[in-house]
Amino acid sequence: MHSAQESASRPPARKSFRATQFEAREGAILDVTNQLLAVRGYELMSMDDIAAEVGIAKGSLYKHFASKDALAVAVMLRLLRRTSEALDALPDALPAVAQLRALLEWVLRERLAGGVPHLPSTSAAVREALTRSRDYVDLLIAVSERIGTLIHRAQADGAIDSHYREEFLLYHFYARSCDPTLDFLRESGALSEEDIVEQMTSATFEGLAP
Amino acid sequence: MHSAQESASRPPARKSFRATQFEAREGAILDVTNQLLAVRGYELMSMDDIAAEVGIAKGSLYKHFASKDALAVAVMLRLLRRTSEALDALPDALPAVAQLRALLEWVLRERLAGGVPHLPSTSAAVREALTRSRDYVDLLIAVSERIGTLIHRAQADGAIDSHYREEFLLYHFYARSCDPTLDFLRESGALSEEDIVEQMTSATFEGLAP
DNA sequence: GTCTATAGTCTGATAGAC
DNA sequence: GTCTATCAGACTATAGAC
Repeated sequence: MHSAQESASRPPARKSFRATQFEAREGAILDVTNQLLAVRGYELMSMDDIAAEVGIAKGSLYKHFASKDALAVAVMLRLLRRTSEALDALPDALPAVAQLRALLEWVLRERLAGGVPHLPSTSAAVREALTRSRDYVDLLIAVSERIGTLIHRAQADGAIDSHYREEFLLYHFYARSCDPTLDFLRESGALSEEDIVEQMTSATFEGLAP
Repeated sequence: MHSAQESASRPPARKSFRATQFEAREGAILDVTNQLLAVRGYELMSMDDIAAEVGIAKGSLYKHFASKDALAVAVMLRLLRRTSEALDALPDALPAVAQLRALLEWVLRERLAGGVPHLPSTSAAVREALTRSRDYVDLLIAVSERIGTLIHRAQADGAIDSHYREEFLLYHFYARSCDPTLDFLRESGALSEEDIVEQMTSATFEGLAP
């Protein structure tokens, strides 16, 4: 389907007004879907809801995305692209473990700002659609390799205990970025957003023991 | 097949054969629902599937449970009851932190044996049904209080860092018991079940740092 | 608007507990 | 032999993808 990516920069008005509108609408659709996906989950999010929330006709939705699956994949792909960019932006000078910590903090802040967690929280349908998306799988592999490298370096540095298996650490790291503790704490209102991020990253890297 | 509740001992045949059959069937329904819930999630699990898998007519399903909601709640309630019993079975002599660790290990092993995670993984519908269930909410509060007490004691003992807020620790503990890392690792096959439990609990209590 | 999926209901037939 | 629970499955109603 049509590009979901960089609606960003606008060089000397190369695009028609129509095309700009089209892209802006696509961005709005992705934003709304992201929000609904985060709040209600895939199965309980209807295409009618999305159209209504964006303020467009349902038919227009299908001009942008061929199916509900494709729309969900586009949202998850956008998130993964942003994550990959955040990974690019990490200062190389930082020790590997500090880079991992910074990445986790970035992801948690994204979620606090209303983003979906990386994993299709629960939906078998979305998971399946993602694994069928070439773009998604390729980028996921690339990102995983880079995180794997950081993990490896952190272990070599002695900053992560080497009794942990690499497979475990990678999955653990993904799971931390999707941890529902964040949602519970946000809903309970007991901690500030800063405290949520601090306690969650601290528990991940230092554990609960003093 | 493991009996759900106590189909076990048969004192002087107090129950009619019919009643016994009825209870056995109810256990089978709960087992099947538990499994489908774990594998496909609430929205993608249909009542027809359940009936077919149990090997009974759909109408009979409704003799046992008034609705799909009620069935899901029954499964989650049974799990919570078992968890409460596991909590009862913890040796009082053990330090609080060791009891928490043992409970987490118990929950993870239950999941490895095919159980649903405690949180209605993703479904807003199930979560809502649970909060409407008096039995569930009451037991959840009771269990949470007991876990809260253990956490408090562990902090007093100096076994859990006291800079962590109690709200955080309780939610964190629940989230660990539902952690998707377990599913990833089981699917990948890279670690044995024992190793999965060990690495996950170790990461929770000692963290990643050596 | 069309079409499929599925929750939930109802019925007549039948097996098997009592 | 009676009676009742269960069966198969048709059926209704509704939601939601497209």
